[in-house]
Amino acid sequence: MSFETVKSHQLSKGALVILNEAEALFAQQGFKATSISEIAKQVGGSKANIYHHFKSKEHLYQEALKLACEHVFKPSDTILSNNPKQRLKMYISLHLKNMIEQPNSTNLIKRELMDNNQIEGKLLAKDIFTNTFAKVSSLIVEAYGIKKTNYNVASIQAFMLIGVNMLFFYTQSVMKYLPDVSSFSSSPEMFSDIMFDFIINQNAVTTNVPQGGNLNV
Amino acid sequence: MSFETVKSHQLSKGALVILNEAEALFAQQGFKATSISEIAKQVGGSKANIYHHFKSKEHLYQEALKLACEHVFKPSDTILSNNPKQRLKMYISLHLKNMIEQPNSTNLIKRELMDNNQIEGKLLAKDIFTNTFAKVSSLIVEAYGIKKTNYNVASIQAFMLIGVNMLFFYTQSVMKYLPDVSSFSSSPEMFSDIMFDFIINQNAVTTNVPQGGNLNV
DNA sequence: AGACTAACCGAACGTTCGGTCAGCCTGAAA
DNA sequence: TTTCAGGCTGACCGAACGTTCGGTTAGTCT
Repeated sequence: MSFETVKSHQLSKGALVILNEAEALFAQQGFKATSISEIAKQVGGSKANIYHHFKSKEHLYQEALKLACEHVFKPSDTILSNNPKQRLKMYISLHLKNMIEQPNSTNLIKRELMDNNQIEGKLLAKDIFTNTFAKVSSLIVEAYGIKKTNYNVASIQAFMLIGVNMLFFYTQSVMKYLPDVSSFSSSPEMFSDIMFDFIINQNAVTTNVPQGGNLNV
Repeated sequence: MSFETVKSHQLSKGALVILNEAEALFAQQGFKATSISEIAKQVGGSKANIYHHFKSKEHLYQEALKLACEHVFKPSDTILSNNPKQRLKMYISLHLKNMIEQPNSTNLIKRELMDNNQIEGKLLAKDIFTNTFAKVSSLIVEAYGIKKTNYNVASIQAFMLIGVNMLFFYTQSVMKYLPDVSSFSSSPEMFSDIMFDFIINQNAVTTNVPQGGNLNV
């Protein structure tokens, strides 16, 4: 099952309000640290009403996670350009843009990806990560050739492209204290562009990357 | 105040045991999600005794954070080589090595850096991050020249070097599912070396990838 | 031997947790 | 006009939370 198959069966208006507030609070504080009372207060309703719409705290959390996945990953799948190189660049840009515009959703997924404890929506998050990785990898190969010897390079580049986007998002709050890099913290497009050239275009010049065998341990 | 000034005033043996278990649990679960009872059980002692050694949960957390900082960052400051390029490479390698060998400490600092909520030991974590960044930046400039036009590049490179190390650590658990990159998850030295060449030597025609023991301290 | 103390414990404190329950309100179907 | 399902609520529960208290050791100084 991929994240595209995730469907939230129709929800009432009240339930959606609860879900959105829950997503935000879970994202900011984590599962255990967020209480139902807190969510209820944020919504402006009662605890009991939350249990009217969702059968448990864990169920509410799972639904919030699904919502987050839709928020972050749906937009990236609507790319128009026919030029493969442009398509790759747009995908990466859009990926970062989505993260920034949906910070709560992104943070919630981050917790699933990086935390050790959490509940097992973890599989969903892993699924998302590997899907995104596969997509970027294939876009790179499509755009810059499919030479067998270069495939590993494409994978490394894919990892770095996605990783750098994540890194930007996750260190945004601290980046502004770093000289020469601080200016990026407020202009993700520029950051994305520079990193893209850094990672993708270097390959045109050098040929130094590991060939095949070294990588398989 | 920099992280080097952090001193844990002498602690009794019992207090140290508590502190280590607390560090592990706070790192794995976060502040709010970790209970004093849980720590006490892990230690094999009583809740009350924890309060004998530490005046509050928050105080215990602060002390655990200090300990984590010492674990992760002290070793990196003992680098011998006189060759600037080697010194840079060793610093980065050691940085990753420390993270991996002290996962609890690293995770605790990660939470301070990336989470939005937490208590205000946050300043300490920011301090650490900017310090490390400054050190790497200056090492790059020292090793690869101080051309004015190149300074921004050095900063970007520093950000990426540190960032990629963090990325490796934080995505280790999920990396093993990614084709062509999966082999890295069990060999951080190789990952570190390849990324280093990728980021630093990008404009040179470098020759090769790691042979073996580059990590020697 | 007696005074003092750090280390430790069980029990209890007030509060908040996730979750339940009986019932009120409202609007549309009958 | 009555019926009735669904959105919603306050009151409530046992359990777990952080913290405090009174009291017991074991050891050290005088």
